[in-house]
Amino acid sequence: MVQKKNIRLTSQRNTILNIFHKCKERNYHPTAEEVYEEAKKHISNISLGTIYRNLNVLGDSGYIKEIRIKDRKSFYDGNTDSHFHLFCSQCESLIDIKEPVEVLYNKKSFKMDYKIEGFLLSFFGSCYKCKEKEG
Amino acid sequence: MVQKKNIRLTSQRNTILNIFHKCKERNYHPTAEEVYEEAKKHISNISLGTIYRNLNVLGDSGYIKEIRIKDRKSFYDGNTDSHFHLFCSQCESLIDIKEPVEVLYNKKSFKMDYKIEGFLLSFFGSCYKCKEKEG
DNA sequence: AGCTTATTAATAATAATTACTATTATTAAA
DNA sequence: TTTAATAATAGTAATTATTATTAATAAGCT
Repeated sequence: MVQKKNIRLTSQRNTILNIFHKCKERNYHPTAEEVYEEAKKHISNISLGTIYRNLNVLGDSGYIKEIRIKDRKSFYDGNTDSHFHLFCSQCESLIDIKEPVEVLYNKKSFKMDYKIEGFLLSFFGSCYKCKEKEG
Repeated sequence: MVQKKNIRLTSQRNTILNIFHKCKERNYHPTAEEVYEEAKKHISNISLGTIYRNLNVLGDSGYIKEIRIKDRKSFYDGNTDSHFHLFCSQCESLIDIKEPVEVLYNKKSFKMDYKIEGFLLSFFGSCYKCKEKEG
């Protein structure tokens, strides 16, 4: 029998969760490095490896979402509700899009504060081959 | 005056374009490494750096699109028309989604061959702050 | 053909992320 | 409340995808 690893509530993990709680309020999407810098204010000798490990753990548990857009580094989002993002090509920040998906249909209503140049929609799940296999 | 750099048609560049032509027909989204392996069949001593440089050049020119989903490596897509992708969490491949965007509204019509577990919609452009600045 | 310069192969460097390891801390059980 | 088991951590080394460097080569004018 596969024993499920139980997840312990450590001060490091708690600190990271609190950071995401604040970021969620502000619709901010920090990078791993930014989470690290913020966490150091509370636990001065916290390790960057701890940040990464927990970002993955929290991601797997559904607490946060990883968003990979450009360049090499990921953003992380404490808001796991379905919503959209705009990656600004000038300041290279990631902001939330509040408008509903109808904007994709009606271009007029999509003429908003932002300037949209393109988009990328990706689904996650299983392809037909793998869905077949698992039955 | 800024002199626009003219893009030369080299055998390397031609080879890469041909690879993407084939991949586009098959709706396949190669990684840089895969483009490299395929290109080596035609130019045995082609350099991986050449692949990366040209993936960027071709991306900037609008010939291909970079798709960054999971892990660290990017997929590249020779089909630059607006369309969607499914990243299979089991075989870790990227496949095209043919269904139109209505699927986002009507969950019933979205019960297809795939098993969808989540999605990520990202726009590219300028945020309100940067749009203000540029006037 | 000759000139200019973009492009290349080869390789080194960079940067984000992961792996490793000895030590510490948390949880569950006695 | 000790104890035992093991998950998590700090510190550090290793990995991996991608980019930068550079001397040599080759496109594409004129």
